[in-house]
Amino acid sequence: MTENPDAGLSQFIGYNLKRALSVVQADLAHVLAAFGLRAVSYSALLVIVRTPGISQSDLADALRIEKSNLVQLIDDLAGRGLVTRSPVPGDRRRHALIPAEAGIALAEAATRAVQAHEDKVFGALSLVERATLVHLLRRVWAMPGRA
Amino acid sequence: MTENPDAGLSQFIGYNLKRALSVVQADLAHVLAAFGLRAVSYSALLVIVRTPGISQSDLADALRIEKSNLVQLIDDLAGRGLVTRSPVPGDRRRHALIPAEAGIALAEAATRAVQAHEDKVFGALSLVERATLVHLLRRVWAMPGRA
DNA sequence: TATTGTTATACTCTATAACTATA
DNA sequence: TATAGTTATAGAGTATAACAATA
Repeated sequence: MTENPDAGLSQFIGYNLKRALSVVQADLAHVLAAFGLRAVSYSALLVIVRTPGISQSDLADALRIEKSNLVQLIDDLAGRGLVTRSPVPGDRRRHALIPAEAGIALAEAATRAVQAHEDKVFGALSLVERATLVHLLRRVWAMPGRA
Repeated sequence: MTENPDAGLSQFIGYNLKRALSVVQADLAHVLAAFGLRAVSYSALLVIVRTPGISQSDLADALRIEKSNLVQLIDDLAGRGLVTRSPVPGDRRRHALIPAEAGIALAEAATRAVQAHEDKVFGALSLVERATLVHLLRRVWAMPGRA
């Protein structure tokens, strides 16, 4: 009997991808919870901080989520004073998402924690190996023939 | 304005992991649907074929899912004549999961399709690069300090 | 007609608790 | 007391459809 009886599942690249992501996501969730954030709300906050004035629709596209699922998320960030919905001159349908000072500060602190998290979970890999990993992964998701 | 406005999210290894897995899972789901299988039921069937007589508890451990969530899955495989639950002499609590001929045949056909799927979705990478990717990923999930 | 934000809803996946029969 | 299989249920996370206001 082997120590890890996966019956050959680990021969598949996708299996290894899934197991690695599972480890990473579990640790990331733990790290971000200390900031009152989930992975998706951290991503949303970071995009808003780095793209001030973005609309909810454009943010949903950037995050590859449905715009309907952004509403409560933004409600939460706005309710905590991290971002504001402000009117867009010339288009009264849109709300420009503006980061508040507290949102910028939280995004910066959380980003430092996320970087420490990545240093930890990818600590078995050298910096060169991490760059190689990113390069290989990006070529998979950015492969020609995909939107 | 850049073409992919991710606001720097792609600097994170985890982001690239998630996007790559998302692409892989979407294609895998489509491929396996032709066999009436989901990713988890394919994995279960493959483990049963390669580990005849395994119990549901041990299978759940191997797949890293809850045993309660295996019941309906095995009901489905058994109902389709792919596997059978057979009594274990000496322990009447356990059911040995035995692959039927049809299950072995389906697992073999599905495995060929999954290999073709991996050749397709990882087609941007050479064989050496795919081996490198697997090696890097395995070191992440098998990193010392994790169960 | 199309789009933005919103609400409500449904669906999938997963986790937990409790039960039975056995050990 | 503990374990295997089972049932029921609850909670995430995500997807879809429809609506009002606006373009």
